[in-house]
Amino acid sequence: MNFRPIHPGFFEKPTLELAEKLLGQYVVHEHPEGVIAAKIIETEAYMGAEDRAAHSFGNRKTKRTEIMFGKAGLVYTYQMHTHTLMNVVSGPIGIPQAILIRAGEPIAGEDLMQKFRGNISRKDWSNGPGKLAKALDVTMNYYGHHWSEQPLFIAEGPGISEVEIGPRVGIQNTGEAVHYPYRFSEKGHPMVSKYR
DNA sequence: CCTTCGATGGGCT
DNA sequence: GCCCATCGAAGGA
Repeated sequence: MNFRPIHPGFFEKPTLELAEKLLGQYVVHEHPEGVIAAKIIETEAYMGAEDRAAHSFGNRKTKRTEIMFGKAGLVYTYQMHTHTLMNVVSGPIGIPQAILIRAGEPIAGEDLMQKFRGNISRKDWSNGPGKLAKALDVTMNYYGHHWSEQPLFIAEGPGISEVEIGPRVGIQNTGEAVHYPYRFSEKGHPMVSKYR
């Protein structure tokens, strides 16, 4: 399959709209060993200064979060325990919002995805943010890269049938933010992550 | 199917 | 020294 990076203007949308429109697009990694691609089926929006669950809550700017203040479409990777998580920076420059890519469906390079994920069943290759990054072999080296440029980019995909919207998962000690409807997924897809 | 729990390392105060 | 935007194994039903 032949994938082309989406145009940079795609990322210049209100963050909640972009989070929804990323569903059904492809994440593509032109890896030295071959092309790996997954269809995005789950995202979460982090709304910056007013969102207690966001790393940039209160406009906190550190070496880790500074990329969130940059232009839409930049890659924000960060480490959670032993895992890498992939985000799309969103919103105008100076507004530190981002979208976490939480799950994907294998589309291309499945031999490599299996190699990077080890000896587990296909349905568990990329049904979580850390798993997806590992299946694509995306590392912290891509911090600050842009999602419209090779070798790691978003490509236009087929879209999804129906969207489901609900509260984000895995966050805690964030008060009301726990209930915000900032999680978007393809309704009924078997590889949407199942965390509480 | 479900829930619980330990490993784990970087970021931040 | 504490806090996680996680994962996978283990154990129960």
